[in-house]
Amino acid sequence: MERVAVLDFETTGLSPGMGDRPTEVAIALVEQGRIVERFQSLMNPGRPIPAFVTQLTGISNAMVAAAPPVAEVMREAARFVGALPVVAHNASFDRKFWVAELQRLSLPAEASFACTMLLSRRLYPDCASHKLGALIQTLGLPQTGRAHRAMVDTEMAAHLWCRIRDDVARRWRLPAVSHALLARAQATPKGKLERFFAEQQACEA
DNA sequence: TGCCAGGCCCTCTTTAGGGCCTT
Repeated sequence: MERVAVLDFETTGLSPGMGDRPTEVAIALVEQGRIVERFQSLMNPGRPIPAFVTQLTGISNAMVAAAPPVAEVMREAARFVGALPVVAHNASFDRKFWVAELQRLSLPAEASFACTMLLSRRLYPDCASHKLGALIQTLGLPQTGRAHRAMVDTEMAAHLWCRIRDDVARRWRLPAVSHALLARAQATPKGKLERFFAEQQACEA
């Protein structure tokens, strides 16, 4: 059974290109529909956290002051993920921080990212909101704690990922729904999803 | 000086604009 790494960053802002850095990362390794290993750490971003971000995440300058530097935590995070495919909610956001930080360390950042937000927009178009917390509530998945802390959001994204895999497997009667398949599905034009999985079903038959 | 993300997706679109989503 395939193992994937679900991850979430808390950061000082929205853009590494504008100098923003991570303040916390959480990673959950998911296999056979359950979390089998976890990694979580605060980190010192070396720049101030804006007050409104502290209000959003609960992560303060005082909390990260005693934390290890970003470089140290990201080396550990990269080791923990290894060559696994990655999953995140709005993965383009987490991916740009992942790539920016690993490039700073001259480490390879070639992981394939699947996005639970893009997949949810295709699979659950009737949901009023595709924010992580809203999807968890709408789909009746477990709420694991205070949103906008890395491990809580990671665990919610992990539950959502498992739900998406199950729903795709059931709806299109596919015996195996891989990360690679869903990474292709998330890039399929929204109106073409039925056809994409129907073709996949025909290949499996 | 003042401003500053960026990718996806929809529509009153495609020679564009604006909402969603992440911190």
